[in-house]
Amino acid sequence: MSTIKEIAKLAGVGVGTVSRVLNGGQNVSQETLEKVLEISRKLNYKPNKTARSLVKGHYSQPTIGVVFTVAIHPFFQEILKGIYHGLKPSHYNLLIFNTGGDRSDVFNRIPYENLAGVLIVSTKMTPEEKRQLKMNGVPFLYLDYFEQGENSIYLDNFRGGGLAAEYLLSQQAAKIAFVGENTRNQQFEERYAGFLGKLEENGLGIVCRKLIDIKVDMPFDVYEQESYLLTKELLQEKEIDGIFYYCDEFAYGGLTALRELGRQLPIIGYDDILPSKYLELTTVRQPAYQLGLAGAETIMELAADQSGEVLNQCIRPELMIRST
Amino acid sequence: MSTIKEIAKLAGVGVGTVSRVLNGGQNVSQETLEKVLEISRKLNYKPNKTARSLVKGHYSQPTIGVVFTVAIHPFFQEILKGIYHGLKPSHYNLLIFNTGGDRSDVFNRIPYENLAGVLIVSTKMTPEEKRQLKMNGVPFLYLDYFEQGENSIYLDNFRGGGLAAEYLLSQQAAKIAFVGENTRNQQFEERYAGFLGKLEENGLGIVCRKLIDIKVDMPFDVYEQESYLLTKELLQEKEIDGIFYYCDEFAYGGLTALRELGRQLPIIGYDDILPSKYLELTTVRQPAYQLGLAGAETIMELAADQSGEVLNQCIRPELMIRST
DNA sequence: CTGAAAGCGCTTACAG
DNA sequence: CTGAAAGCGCTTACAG
Repeated sequence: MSTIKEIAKLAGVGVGTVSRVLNGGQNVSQETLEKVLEISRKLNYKPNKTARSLVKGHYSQPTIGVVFTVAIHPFFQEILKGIYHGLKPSHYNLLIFNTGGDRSDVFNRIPYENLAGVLIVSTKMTPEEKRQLKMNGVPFLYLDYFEQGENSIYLDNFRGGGLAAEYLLSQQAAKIAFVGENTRNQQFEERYAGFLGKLEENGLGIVCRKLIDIKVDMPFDVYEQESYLLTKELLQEKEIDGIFYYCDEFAYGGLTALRELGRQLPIIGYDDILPSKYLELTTVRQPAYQLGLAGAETIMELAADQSGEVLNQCIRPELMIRST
Repeated sequence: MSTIKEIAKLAGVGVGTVSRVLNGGQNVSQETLEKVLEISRKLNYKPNKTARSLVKGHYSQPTIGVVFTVAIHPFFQEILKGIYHGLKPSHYNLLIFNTGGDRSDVFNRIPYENLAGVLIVSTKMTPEEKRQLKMNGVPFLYLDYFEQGENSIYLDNFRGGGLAAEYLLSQQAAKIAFVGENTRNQQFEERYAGFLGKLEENGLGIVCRKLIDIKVDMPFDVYEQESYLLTKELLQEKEIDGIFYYCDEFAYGGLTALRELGRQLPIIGYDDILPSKYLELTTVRQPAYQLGLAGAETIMELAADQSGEVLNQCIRPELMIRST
């Protein structure tokens, strides 16, 4: 990065003059103006906004960062809305990061973004990532993820899986299938364990299990389509009288398959994103908005006072019985 | 705002010592540590991150701000997703503002946030707001709003309204109603004019018009419910054979009313937000994602080179014929 | 029109 | 353990 000083030296003028040129060129001769402009262009000069705001006294508001791992899904949008509303009454700014494929790209710069705090959504940080934040005094809080010894607000996925099982059982289902994804994260493990556990309590198990390959940033529709195909496969292969879909969009595909096959059996999704209400899908509601809201409030506390006590909060999902 | 210097003076120590205390307290006697800490607490000292990053050389990435006026609606979320993806390949950060009720609150601080550029979504800026940005050299771009002489990417609402009319006409509707909102913004005026214009071309007009009171940050469901009630009213008052809803959520309420009344007539919404596909709602699709994407790319250009040429782009809506 | 200087608020060797 | 000083990159009176 070139500075005003280098330009000044090359142009043979003082830094004050360079500054004047760069700020509109008042009180500068045409000749020096052109010379300075040319050199700064040649050096590809970019003014340092940090230095500028220090002298101007134009400080930006303190900022809370939010890190998501995948492109914006309705579930995350709902969390974001909650965070947004939680932060709104305060003076905090909201900065959004999305790791997408390459997470180091994001995590490497976060410690240097001068954040007052950061919310990490649905993903585990590596020890190195945590160390970086701690070293720079940036408090963080997990959302939708639990880790021993760290601040977190998480959803009770075990319980959620249990609720799904209870619902299917209440509908007299006994030959139950599961349509999920092939990623092994905390949310999946817990939800699956809770579901299976409840079935086993009742002397049952999962008759058939289909997993969808998840790729980062795949559009919504693709999963729905995949699930549609798997559901058809499922129903052709086995005798099934109830299906638990790992998330609502999978259930949407299932709904289409069921309709096409003229089959009627209880199914349940997970999340309760916007379309589910309209499709009358029975599902396990994750209070995403509430999660975001609580997250915003908690990270503000952490930003204000790093007393060091670890904060944990568990939010329980809720069964939404509709007509599937 | 108190500074390290004041603390130093009050504590009777040098600024370097204060700095050491505030950064973990290495190499400081217990006594001075406590003294400094107490004073800084008393003054409610907050370190100036700008100064800190200047000396540390920890600069945050350049940032693009986005200003929305209302709490996050699916339409805006889709725009945001587009902006997000457009910015992703670059190094730009994304900062979100929502004016909510009090816009001056947001606009007053935006010029001082050291933004590389700002996207203003669906609202007109006052001359003073524009002046503030221009004075601080912050380029801006309207999204979903057109203003002569300013950079903007806008949606062709006139054309969209026309498409809605054409659809209803194609369904042989002749006694047409309109359910809208009682705000008078550019989007409304254009859309309405386009709709009415097309009807008049065919020797028709609007038989009945109902407007819903919009309040900032009202939840989604409320509008749906309002529209449900108005639709019932409408159908009881007049003979109607086609309805244009100003936006999809109004149409959802209409759909419910129609179903309850056992009526079958062509209706069309506007936006094509996520649930519309599932409800099989015919609607005018606003390419929100595309708008956001183009917005991100354009604001980056503006941030890189303020040549001064005004950029304008018009995005056309698209008729999505489904089963209503 | 121009340069030297002071200063924004902080950190960090350095000498004591 | 501590203070004085230099410096981060810029802006802005001030004197010429």
